Amino acid sequence: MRLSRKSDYALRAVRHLSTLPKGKLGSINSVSEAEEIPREFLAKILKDLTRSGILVSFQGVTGGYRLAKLPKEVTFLNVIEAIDGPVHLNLCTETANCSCEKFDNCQMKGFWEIQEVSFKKSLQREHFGKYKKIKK
Amino acid sequence: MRLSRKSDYALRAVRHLSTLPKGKLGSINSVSEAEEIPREFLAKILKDLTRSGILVSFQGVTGGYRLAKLPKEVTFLNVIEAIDGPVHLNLCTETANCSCEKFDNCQMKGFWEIQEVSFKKSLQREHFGKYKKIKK
DNA sequence: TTTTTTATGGACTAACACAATCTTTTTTAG
DNA sequence: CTAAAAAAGATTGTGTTAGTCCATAAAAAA
Repeated sequence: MRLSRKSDYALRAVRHLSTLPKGKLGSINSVSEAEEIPREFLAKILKDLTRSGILVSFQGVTGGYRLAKLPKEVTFLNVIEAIDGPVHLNLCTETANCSCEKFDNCQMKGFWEIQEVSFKKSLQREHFGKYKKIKK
Repeated sequence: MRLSRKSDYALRAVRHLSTLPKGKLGSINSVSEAEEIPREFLAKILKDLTRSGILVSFQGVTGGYRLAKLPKEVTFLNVIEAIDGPVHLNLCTETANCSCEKFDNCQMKGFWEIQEVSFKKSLQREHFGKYKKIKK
């Protein structure tokens, strides 16, 4: 029932990038040190975020990463689902052939569906526009 | 980010017991068959629920389990925390020494705390008084 | 052109949690 | 005494998590 460490790192990395001055890139090394995230693990995370279109990467000596959109256009849900896949609070909201389907009237599935929608809405409302930019 | 199967089984087992006629006990075998939960696994779950005071057990030939309280007094949160321990949506709401503490002003911790309180409230509101009793 | 600094890609692994299973013991009604 | 039930605990299989390692590619700088 807990967010993966990988997604938590991803959120922290994106927040970090969102506070950099416009146009400035963050490298794996700089983000890793600033946010205390294991370097190689972070490399994987940033690659995933790039593949899913949340970040843009630049190779070479002056390379690094920046957000692909405005900070306020990137949400927690975007980042979490890019890393861990679709958010589901229970197996029964995730698979067609769950135990709920076998019984005529599983009265618990509805509860989980409502919670899930509500939680995902909160994650979708939370974006990276609110973090203060680093000056210079 | 998903409820454990063990907790899901526990909720289903408690719901099953909550629908039995007053005074009637449910055995591991009967609940296991009715809810399609692996017998030995269920045995462990019902034992845990008994230890935490949600169920009452009776040994011997006519033994079995029943709720320790009225169905409406047992909540989803009670059952889930009895099985999986305290509900936390993120490591940083769970441990004192999380990454959030190291930085002056971790602006993400607050978000997770609010979500967690809200989710736990929903789990606490959901109880077993709403399921129809089996006649006879 | 060579070196240096960066990302990319993929294989690999250690540890842990999850989902059971197996076996033995205890209880108690008939 | 026997049968049917719970209690208790050891063990196991499997998958996920949380990384690590290493080789390759790109691109700017020297």
